[in-house]
Amino acid sequence: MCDRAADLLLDWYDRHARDLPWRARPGAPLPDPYHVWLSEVMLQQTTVAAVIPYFEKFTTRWPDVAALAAAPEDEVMAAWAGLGYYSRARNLVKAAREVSRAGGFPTTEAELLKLPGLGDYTAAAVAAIAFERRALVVDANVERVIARLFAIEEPLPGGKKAIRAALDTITPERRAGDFAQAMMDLGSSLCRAREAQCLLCPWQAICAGREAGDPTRLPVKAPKKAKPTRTGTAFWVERDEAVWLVKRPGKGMLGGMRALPDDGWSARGDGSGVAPVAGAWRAGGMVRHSFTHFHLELGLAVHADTDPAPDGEGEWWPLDRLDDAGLPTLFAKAAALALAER
DNA sequence: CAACCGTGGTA
DNA sequence: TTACCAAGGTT
Repeated sequence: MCDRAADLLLDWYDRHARDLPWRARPGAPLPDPYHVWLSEVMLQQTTVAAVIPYFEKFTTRWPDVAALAAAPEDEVMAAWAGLGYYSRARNLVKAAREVSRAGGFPTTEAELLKLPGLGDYTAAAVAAIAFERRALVVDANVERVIARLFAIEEPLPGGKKAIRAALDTITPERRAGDFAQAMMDLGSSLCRAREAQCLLCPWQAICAGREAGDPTRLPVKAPKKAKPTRTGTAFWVERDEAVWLVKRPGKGMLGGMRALPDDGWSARGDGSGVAPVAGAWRAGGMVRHSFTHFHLELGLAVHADTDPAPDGEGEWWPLDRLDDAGLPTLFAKAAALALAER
């Protein structure tokens, strides 16, 4: 099927490509590698709709990789707050500094793969989209589209090897970036997880999954484990129109992010309930929040007028600037609850 | 290699 | 309401 499949897809892409902020305009030269890299990292396990405002914020504030390399890590972390998977933000700064020091982005997949935060997918995507290198760009969209096009029955993640091999047979030498993005556009617009609009698909005549009937059955996936529910407590410690915020350890859950003090809850176990400072605490309600691998019921304990500051590192953060603290969503929810009941 | 790591939209 | 899902990477 070689070139036939690529031709059909690229013709479709010429008519239906999405207009996204990090894409070059049609007919324009290649997109800015900085924009391609930044968008691809933001898009890891994250929807286009969620990424767009962050991409605009980042490129306005840090217009090129040198500007991002010069930014304090704390400011980048705070700007990333709400987008999730915070190790991406830490690696983003590291990679920006390496690239800036080297005088620009590497242009091959193998060199890109050495940068922190770039795995198989992202290195291939940047090589293809920013530098027109032929690469096997395999994300969840591509896995789904290829599993259906070739009717690959082997369940994921075991079937990844077969998917790469099948993709290799239809990946052209030309238009590497367009081909990669066309695959992802097809997956996100027509060949979707729960629904496939086969009548609009450029591959309707050559798709083995459609031929076999019920293409949405593919790809087959291994069953997922149940999520445990954990409980914990966060502490709202307030004094003089300011709240006590801590910085979480660099690794682990919400690593490196500003946060309310808590009682040590984690994916592994419940919190101790022990407050960071003695005094008269009152219950301030509860926040339910789901992470990738567990649910959390986070009780909020409120201390309205603390005299000594709690033990350990932290800072009094003015309530009127709380939006700038860069709190992850869990703690932003807890803070909103505390402020609403004040 | 399987566990770990966020969040918001959707059915 | 719950579970699944999304342009995955690191350990």
